[in-house]
Amino acid sequence: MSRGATITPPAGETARRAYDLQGCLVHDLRSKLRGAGLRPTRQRVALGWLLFAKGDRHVTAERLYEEATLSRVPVSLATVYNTLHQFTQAGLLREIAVDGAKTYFDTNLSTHHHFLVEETNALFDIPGAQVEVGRLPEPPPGMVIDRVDVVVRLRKA
Amino acid sequence: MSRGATITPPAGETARRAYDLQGCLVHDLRSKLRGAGLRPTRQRVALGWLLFAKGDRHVTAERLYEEATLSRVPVSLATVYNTLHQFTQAGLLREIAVDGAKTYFDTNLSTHHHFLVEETNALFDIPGAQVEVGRLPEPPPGMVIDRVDVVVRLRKA
DNA sequence: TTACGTGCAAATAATTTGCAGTCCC
DNA sequence: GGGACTGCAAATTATTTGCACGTAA
Repeated sequence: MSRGATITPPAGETARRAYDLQGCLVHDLRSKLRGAGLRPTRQRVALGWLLFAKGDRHVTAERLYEEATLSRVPVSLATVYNTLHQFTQAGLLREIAVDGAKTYFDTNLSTHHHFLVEETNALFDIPGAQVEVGRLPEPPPGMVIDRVDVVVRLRKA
Repeated sequence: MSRGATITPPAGETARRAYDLQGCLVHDLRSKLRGAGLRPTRQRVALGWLLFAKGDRHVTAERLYEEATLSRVPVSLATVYNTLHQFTQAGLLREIAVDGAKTYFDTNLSTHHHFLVEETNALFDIPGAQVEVGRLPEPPPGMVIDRVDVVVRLRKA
């Protein structure tokens, strides 16, 4: 069982193109995993699929676990956590710095920043390069700047 | 007992000035608390003292609890958490947005940003106005920008 | 006096870990 | 076949809550 996440060849012209695309993406994913020293197991490919097939996303472990369950991909919550961290280490995901209890993972790897709605803890990308950090501080001796995170906190007008 | 945190008049000219200053700060603190609808109880004043007497600080609840214990101010961890949140609501503290499990509270209320050392999770202020956010994005309709947090992540060179 | 605070211990919430069994190469 | 991966449940860590008692106004 649990082959629900496997791609089945669909009929029709449009669907055919979608299938090729999917096959390509899945292939890419498998390659990436392999390149990062991660075996492309059923669970990892399925979770990767859920993460990367829908464009840029911000997920929590809990949320991804729900989605996997809904998609008939039986994974354990622990595996979701492990996989998210492994993907992050492999450079497929970015962990986002917002406070609040939960950890968010972002599939958008390009340099960009975030809006945070304070009441709901909803998180979304700030489109394009609409934020620019003008001056950067001198890092302390012996340290280098790894990354700059900007969080724009929003509340109702 | 537990009067360890109480201010005892010291001898000497310099010390005398320090005492006046302290008395003043404590008085300010009590007023602030009252203004915010918080009774200036022994615990709140003691914790406020630990927080505000040493200049700008970044503390976690756990750390402040330790300090209080070392200073012979017997408070429970739960009270430390409550107090930190009450102070934050009262505008005496700022909660800082970094990821990682722990929540940091900052006694520096002025607009400023932070360095985060990734391995140790150490946090410190970026001095002065060394960071400038050039362009800010348009907030979505019905929302206003509450605050912008910038975290500059550091790692060893 | 009396409502607001506090301490304690137990409850939650998010995440991690240990280990026995499973699957990919 | 063998080591990497997974699932489960139990362990950790950070924080919150319920409730009896204490204390400032």
